[in-house]
Amino acid sequence: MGSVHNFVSLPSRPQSPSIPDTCVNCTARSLTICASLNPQEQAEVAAVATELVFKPRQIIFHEGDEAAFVYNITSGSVALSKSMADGRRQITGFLGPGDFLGFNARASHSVSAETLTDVHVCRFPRRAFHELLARIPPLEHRLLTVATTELEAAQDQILLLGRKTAMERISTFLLMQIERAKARGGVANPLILPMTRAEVGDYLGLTIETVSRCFTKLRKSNVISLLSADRVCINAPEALSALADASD
Amino acid sequence: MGSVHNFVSLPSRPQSPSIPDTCVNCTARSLTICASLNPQEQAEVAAVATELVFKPRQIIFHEGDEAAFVYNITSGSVALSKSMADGRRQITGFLGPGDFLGFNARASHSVSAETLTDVHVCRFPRRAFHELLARIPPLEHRLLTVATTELEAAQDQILLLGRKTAMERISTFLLMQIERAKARGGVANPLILPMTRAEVGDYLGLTIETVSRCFTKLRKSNVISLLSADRVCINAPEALSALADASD
DNA sequence: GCAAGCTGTTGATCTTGATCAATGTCGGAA
DNA sequence: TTCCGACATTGATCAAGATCAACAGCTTGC
Repeated sequence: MGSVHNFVSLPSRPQSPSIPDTCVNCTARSLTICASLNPQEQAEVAAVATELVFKPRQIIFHEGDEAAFVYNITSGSVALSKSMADGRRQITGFLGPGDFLGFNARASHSVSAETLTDVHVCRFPRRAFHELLARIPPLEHRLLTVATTELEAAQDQILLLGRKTAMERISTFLLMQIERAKARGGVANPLILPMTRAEVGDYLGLTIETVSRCFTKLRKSNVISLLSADRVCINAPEALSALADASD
Repeated sequence: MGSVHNFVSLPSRPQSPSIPDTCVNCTARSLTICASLNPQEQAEVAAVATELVFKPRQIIFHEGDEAAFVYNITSGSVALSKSMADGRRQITGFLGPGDFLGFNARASHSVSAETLTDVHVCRFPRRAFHELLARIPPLEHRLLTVATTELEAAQDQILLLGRKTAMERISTFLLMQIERAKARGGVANPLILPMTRAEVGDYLGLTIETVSRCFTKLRKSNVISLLSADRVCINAPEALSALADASD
């Protein structure tokens, strides 16, 4: 993956190792934990990182697996899920570039992580990562902000699953995907959905059929158009907001 | 609330202020963030804290309010909730002694907090608390662990709301309450529920009637007995586990 | 080209839990 | 004590969404 050093380290400053090419070229750099670190700290983090590539529909780790690594997504989409003994599945979140993955309080993963697309990640050994956290306060600070933000998103999802109707869930979901695309600087219209109907259903606590029927209803009322199953034109975002319930 | 100093500070060590009586006598001390701090740090934290007392059914803060303070519960129970415009409500969690409250990434509260019982809290101005976080790494570390643990609990709740049946939800809930009572060193049998059926319903995404019917069914099958509406004897915890689905 | 296999859509029917409606129970106040 | 009001329970009915079933539209491989 290219040379590790792209300039000569000064022997008198061994505490300033260089930042690898893969980091310098990292397209997600401004989104990841690296954004909150100075060059010295970035180098320390990079020193324990391994870059990995996954194909679509690959398992990064399983629920219950020993949490030996933590990951940072640099490109692509990942679904987190929990399953029950009889096969019922709940997707707890869709992640993308910059998102953190596999950081647990316990020693085992509480969810499974599966790729939806081609995915690039930075992988850190858990032990080494925790040492970095202890040594680099801005890293811990950033992670606390990330965890708190995710907790707020989880509370929104809990409201959605506990109290919203199927149409409200689908509308909320589409709005969420639009916001996400915008936040990443991507195209929000047409919206590209990297997940299948089954995955949308498993995320929203609905069946494939109900998801499909809601899409059809939105299409027939001209709120959206479907260029294909995974390419959605948003014709009336304000109608979506109303359907999602503009309560909070 | 009593004298602030219970011994004479040494003028030569102004960096070691004393710990107030209210902290020394705090019954939740081993459960709170204080447990991870040394005396010097505890004193720093105590210096910006205010002790507050609430009666049952009082609002500590509302969803959307400016997040001017963060709180740590020292005794009693609190419900966190989100509401929709038409009044539908979802309780996102029940908190107790040692739990943290109102710590947000954003400037406004993402949930409302209402007391279920008499409640004592330590309140910290948000600004001062963030300064403490920056100055005391173990505090930030502890908070990261707390946030990560809560995130895992939220994922369990998301699975429950998205995929479990009413009976599975109630069984899971009872098991959860048993674990919580045990973790706090309290009595797990009979289990004391500080919340009403309506609140259980709003937590589990069910109606009052469905909650009541499930309790009745569990009682008629001798899995539980009801000493009163809020005092539950657990006769067959293993049956509860089976009903909750022993998947994960 | 054509069959096989996905994924998605649509329709018919069924079931779980919501809704509507009494009724029961308990605790506090007069 | 009795009354009142809040909370809980129980029953009857309803409807949203699940389930079961068929089929359409594509891609893929032969």
